[in-house]
Amino acid sequence: MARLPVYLRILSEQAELEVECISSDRLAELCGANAAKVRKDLSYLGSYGTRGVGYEVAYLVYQIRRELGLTHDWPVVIVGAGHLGQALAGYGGFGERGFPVAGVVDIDPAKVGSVLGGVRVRHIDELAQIVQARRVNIGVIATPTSAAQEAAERLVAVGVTSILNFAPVVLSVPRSIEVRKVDLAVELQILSYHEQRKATTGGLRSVGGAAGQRSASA
Amino acid sequence: MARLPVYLRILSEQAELEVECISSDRLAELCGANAAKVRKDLSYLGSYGTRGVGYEVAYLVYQIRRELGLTHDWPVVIVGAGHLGQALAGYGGFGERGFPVAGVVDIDPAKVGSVLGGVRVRHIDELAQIVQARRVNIGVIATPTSAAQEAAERLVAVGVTSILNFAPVVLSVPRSIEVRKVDLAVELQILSYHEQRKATTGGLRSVGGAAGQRSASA
DNA sequence: CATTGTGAAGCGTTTCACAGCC
DNA sequence: GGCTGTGAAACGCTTCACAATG
Repeated sequence: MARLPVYLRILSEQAELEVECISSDRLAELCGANAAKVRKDLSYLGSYGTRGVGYEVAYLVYQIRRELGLTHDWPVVIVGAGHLGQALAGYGGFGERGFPVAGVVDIDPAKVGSVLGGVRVRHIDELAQIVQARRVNIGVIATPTSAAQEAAERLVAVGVTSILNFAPVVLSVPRSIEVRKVDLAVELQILSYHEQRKATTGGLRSVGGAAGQRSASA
Repeated sequence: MARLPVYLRILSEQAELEVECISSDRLAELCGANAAKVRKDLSYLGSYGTRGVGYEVAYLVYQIRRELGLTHDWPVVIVGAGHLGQALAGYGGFGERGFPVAGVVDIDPAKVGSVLGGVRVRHIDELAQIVQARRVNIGVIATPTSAAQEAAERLVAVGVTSILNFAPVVLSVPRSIEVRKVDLAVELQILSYHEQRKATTGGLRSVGGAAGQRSASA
């Protein structure tokens, strides 16, 4: 059900455009997918569309948010105040979408105290305090590869149960911890694979409309 | 075959540790997967392991790099010099892994000229020149959502054929263009989904070893 | 005899097709 | 008439199991 977030975003956009009702066909088009798939996904929510009409946007948004647990904010803590950590903290897109940055921590005393994206960097020893005070469940690892495992262990130790990992390593954590990994270099390598194929297989380029956008999630 | 990059990273690490030979079992363990899957994947490369022994690390690295088109660098151009663009440009992990940043462009004249991560920000009108001069095939979109479609069109217009998109929109581009999307909020929403399930289904927490790390790619 | 390479079974996901409903 | 909801078919990926082999 990794597609629910995508539906949610599109439906939210439609809601702002004051679209009240949407068909599976239209929704599929907007997210570059297939109508049948959309209907299957939504029916899995025990959803309520009206035959011959479509789905009520507002109600769907509500249902999906509920299913995704987005009825309240989920504060996150970012470990690592390097370039990536700074960017994530300053990104803004997190807070808007229900994931306010409760804190940024780093192990390097030289980085502590600087302010980025409105958040002051604190020492990693304050991690436990931040997590407890703000009831943080989600940690983001934006450290260098070599520090990622230790960061994960510290997060787990203070009670974080979900981790978004930007370091290119497989973390070793208890099974109860949910880990998702984003490896930017892997994404580029997949693109390079396709570039290389274009170069070697030569010819038969297809040119067409939109639709079909590979993305994350498994 | 989105797992090849992962194998590559692990094999490269092993090579640095001067491991000359590795079994599918060990490799599977290191990337949190299953031995049979690893063998299937590698056999698809027309691979050469030795029965009873394992795979020669150096040779595998060579083969995978070849398959992924990593025999030479792929310079990339970043569109958007906001927080995310800055972070990506300064990240360093790109260049090291064969994707040097050929340029960063922005539409805002105020941002042009500033230097980040050793790269000077240039105006988007210089995009064509950068792409031609450095033979760039891959573009990275790090603009706000509202500007992403235009960025994509400009990239396509100047000859870029692969796009890594960080903006949460489905881009409309010719089918010949390979697009991959990374949506950070989606990743967090998937984590929140699991958090919410932990909260509601209550109980039966399993605690165990490592293994099993959801990641990107489809 | 440890480990690869692979046919075949298993399983989850996608797509089709159409009955059911508004 | 148009669109949803859903069984059933098709597909692809994962896992099993074992013969082949250095």
